[in-house]
Amino acid sequence: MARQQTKRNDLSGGAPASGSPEREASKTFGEEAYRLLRRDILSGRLAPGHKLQFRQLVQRYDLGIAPLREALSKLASERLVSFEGQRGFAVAPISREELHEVSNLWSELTAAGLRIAIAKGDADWEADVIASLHRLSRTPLPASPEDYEAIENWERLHAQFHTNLIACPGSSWREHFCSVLCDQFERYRRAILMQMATSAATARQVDKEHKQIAEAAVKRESDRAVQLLVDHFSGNLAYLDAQYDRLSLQAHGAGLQPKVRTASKTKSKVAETA
Amino acid sequence: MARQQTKRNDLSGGAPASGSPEREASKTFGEEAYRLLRRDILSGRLAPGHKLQFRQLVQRYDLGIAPLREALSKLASERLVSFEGQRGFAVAPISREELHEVSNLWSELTAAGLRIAIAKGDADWEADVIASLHRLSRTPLPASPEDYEAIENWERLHAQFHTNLIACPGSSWREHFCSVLCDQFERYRRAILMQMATSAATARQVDKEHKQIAEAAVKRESDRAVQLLVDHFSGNLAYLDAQYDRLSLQAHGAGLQPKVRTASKTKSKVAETA
DNA sequence: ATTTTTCTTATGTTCGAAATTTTTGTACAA
DNA sequence: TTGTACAAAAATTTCGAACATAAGAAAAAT
Repeated sequence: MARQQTKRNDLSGGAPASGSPEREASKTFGEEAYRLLRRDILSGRLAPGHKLQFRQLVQRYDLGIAPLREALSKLASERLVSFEGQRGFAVAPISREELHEVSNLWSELTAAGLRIAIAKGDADWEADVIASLHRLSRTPLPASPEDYEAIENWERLHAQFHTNLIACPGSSWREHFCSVLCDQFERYRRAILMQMATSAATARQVDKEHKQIAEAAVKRESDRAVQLLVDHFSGNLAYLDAQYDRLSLQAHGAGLQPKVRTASKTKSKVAETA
Repeated sequence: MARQQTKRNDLSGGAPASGSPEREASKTFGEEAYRLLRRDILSGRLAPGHKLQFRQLVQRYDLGIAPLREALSKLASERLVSFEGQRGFAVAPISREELHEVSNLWSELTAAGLRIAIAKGDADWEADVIASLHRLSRTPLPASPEDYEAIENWERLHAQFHTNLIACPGSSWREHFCSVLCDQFERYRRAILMQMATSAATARQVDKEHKQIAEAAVKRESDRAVQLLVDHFSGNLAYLDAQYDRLSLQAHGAGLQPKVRTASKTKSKVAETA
């Protein structure tokens, strides 16, 4: 059954790391469920299209229906899971079209945000950009696509860098939307890179591009920084798009059993007269 | 207490209006709760900052905690309500800064979307733009700020017009974000107009501006259409900003009175400390 | 043989209560 | 008067069961 409510501790899942302010523990099971489900969707442990049934989720995560439902509802609002009333949740499907749309819109929003941040950012903004760039550069993307933990650490730093780039007062909505799109893009990136040889994954020199963007930004060279940023996005997109076909849409082994091998032979015509 | 689960009908709240495909009834209580809460927040029936406690919500809407919680969770993702773990929900506060941010970002996203739609839109897009403009123009903004139903009808058509303007394949994320911002802006607009004399509310000739935008759009005059659109947004913003101070942040009278007139006065003892 | 109907099973939804946390109120001490 | 400790009250969160719907299978009918 579900984890008893009695012990509300040990939810963090990792060492609190005394010095760093990161990794706050979840306050509620709902937040914990959100964290775990999001992690498993972004990593591909839960494959696109996979039906998310409460019975299985309760077993998998040792949580009750209520917190799981809350987490799924939140993930649905970020379009990481799809939802249809009375018919439940599923991991959101992926498509080449959406990959393009997400990348392009994220690029558009980030580019405009960067221009604003360069115009209005203060010394703290500069410091945050440089600091997060440094942390990111010191954390190479792990070669093994199986090393989930290391990848997730890199992704966290990567997202933080992009956030800091555009962070400035009065941009909370833009930051919010960019954060959602960043998550979306992460799922595509990881799904595609997972299918590739380890060396190929580091072929593009994203580190160098990040560095150039950050330097142009703190030097207040708006046009150059934005141009580098847009090129960064389009380069990423072209690279992933070229590899998109390799995606095997089968469910990963670690995940739940793929029950979808039934050939749907029925087209129910409902003559419903309320 | 809460409405019994037995009868799953009569949720629509309005006549299905045989000819029109609008107004689908809610399939679940969760959707119903979302519809009602959203309506009451956008209209100001629930004032910004108001604490949303389950006990009161259950009484007010005659729904159980589970569907209410689901609705609040969704509204929180759209930032119409704020949420803090273990401390509950509240109607999101408003601020002049956010009004500007919402308006400007909505303008930015819509402008770029309009340019794309003009470049890629087909005859159906044109037809939808013209049709929704027509419907909107035939529905004048009601003079009385108390006529919630008429206002909500106008708002629906207004949102549909803005949606159709940028609707094109491959824009679902943009449409989604614009829809969220449109809701946000609606709340500000209604909160401010509510404080004004009836005549002043129609001072700006938004109808005319909508018409000009739509005409330029279907004539494929990108630059002109986008310029008109941006001016439309900045005009609206300036107008509302000038009136922002009139906002009385006190809770509206309609506040938390139980609108359900069921005679069950078993415990009418409601601690009205607000 | 195909469609429709009916029944059974599986799954999502919602309720009422229990468990946990936060807030409030009060007594006591510095 | 201010601050702290602690008990009581209120609110949120979560569970387990009951309810309602959807999906699937079997039976009946055209």
